[in-house]
Amino acid sequence: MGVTKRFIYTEGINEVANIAKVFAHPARVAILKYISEQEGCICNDLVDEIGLSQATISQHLSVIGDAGLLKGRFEGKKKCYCLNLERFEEFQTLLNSFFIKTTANCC
Amino acid sequence: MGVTKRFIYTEGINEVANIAKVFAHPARVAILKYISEQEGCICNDLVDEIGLSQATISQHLSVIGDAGLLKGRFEGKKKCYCLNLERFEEFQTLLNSFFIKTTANCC
DNA sequence: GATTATCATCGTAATATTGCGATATTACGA
DNA sequence: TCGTAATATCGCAATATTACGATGATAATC
Repeated sequence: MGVTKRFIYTEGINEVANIAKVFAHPARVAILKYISEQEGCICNDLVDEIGLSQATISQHLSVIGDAGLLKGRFEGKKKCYCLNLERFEEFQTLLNSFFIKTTANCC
Repeated sequence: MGVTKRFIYTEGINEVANIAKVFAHPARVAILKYISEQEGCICNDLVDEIGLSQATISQHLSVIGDAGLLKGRFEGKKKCYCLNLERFEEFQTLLNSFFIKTTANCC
């Protein structure tokens, strides 16, 4: 075993889980935080900022990117990463619509 | 390797990651959704509702519980689980305070 | 063209997670 | 007290994730 049985859940549920997974690792949270705090574009200051290897940072960036949370483009040999705010807000909306309208019914 | 290096991040960043991890599996999202939609208390209808074994559901419940997102108490031999709304809202606040005040600066 | 800087990808070792059957544990009712 | 229902925990197999060094690819610089 060890495989998540995605097929037994609705699409909405899987989507929440998938986006949450992006934030489920502190390196990715740190990357997003750092990127969003910067003026202008940021490249691999991330490797210095966070204490991980370039390969590892790049790997995390691709996870974040695959979820649609990044906009990036090359500026010469450097790459510029920015937060995709629309997608980020979409995630917040999704989470909110899943839970915030509910109230605890007991206990 | 393979160990997340939590010690290199701030407490706040680790906290975001830890709570996000709860939502990072569809079974846990489904459990929370189901619990919050129910009138009154819910026990292990979850095993029938979601298609996982009792052992697996119980395991996921303890992950959710460890994060503080559940209130539970026994009613005879059945256990009643409810969403801990305060803790849930705390998570939302945390996420929001991390990101929503930021704007994309480029791209 | 060679060198260097920047970033992505591959391969791999270490560790974590998922899922389940088997086995406790606890509370109830007969 | 015995049997049963509900839940938790243990132990394991399968898979996923994390981290990094090595290697590639690309673009600026010499």
